[in-house]
Amino acid sequence: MVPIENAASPSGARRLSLRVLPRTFYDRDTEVVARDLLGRILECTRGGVTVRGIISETEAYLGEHDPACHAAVGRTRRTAGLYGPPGTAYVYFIYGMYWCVNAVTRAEGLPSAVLIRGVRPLDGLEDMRKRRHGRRRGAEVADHALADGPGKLCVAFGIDGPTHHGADLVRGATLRILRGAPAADADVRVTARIGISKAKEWPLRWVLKRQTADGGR
DNA sequence: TCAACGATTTTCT
DNA sequence: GAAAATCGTTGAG
Repeated sequence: MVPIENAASPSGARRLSLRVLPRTFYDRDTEVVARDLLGRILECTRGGVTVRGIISETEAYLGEHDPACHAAVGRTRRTAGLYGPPGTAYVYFIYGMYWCVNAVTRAEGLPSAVLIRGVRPLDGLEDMRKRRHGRRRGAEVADHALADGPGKLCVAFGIDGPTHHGADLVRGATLRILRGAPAADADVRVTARIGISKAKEWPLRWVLKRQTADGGR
């Protein structure tokens, strides 16, 4: 596919590939996939509208031995998706009002995934604003904050369980992850995961450092 | 059947 | 910084 200019970094002549990431990308250790997902492009097409964003924050959930992973309770109706093939979407409902989207990793039968916690809006900003605005009473949402949280990004991208749970990120038509431009090590920060009560200290969160005019740190 | 809680976000004090 | 909004999943009774 033809590369496009990165609209989110006008200064850099960085090119982003729109080729879809292959299944083998996801069939690796979850930490590796979580790190490698930074800089890639999340794309969602719904109702003839396509929105895209650069993945800027991820977390790894390792499997049944990870106390913070949903699969810690074993295989249930809810967690069955985590045991699915690599490169599928695991979408769950949280706090009675938000959806969160994960990319399932490792071989089928191994319940692990990467939570996509944030993206930098790239295409379809107007549609993201529309979707997000419908949920708020107050002021306008700044562009950089349109999808900088797991719940927010699902609202902005129109992602929900009934539509996207189990979706194929590789061969599907609605939710995909494109190659983009992988992040350099100097642009990546590793921290503990957010908002969990178990295994709090495990360093399994990867964040893209804030972008400045000179593309710097 | 029931109560507690959660991989969150927003608003109010 | 605290609390509300809001409901499916889980585990105990």
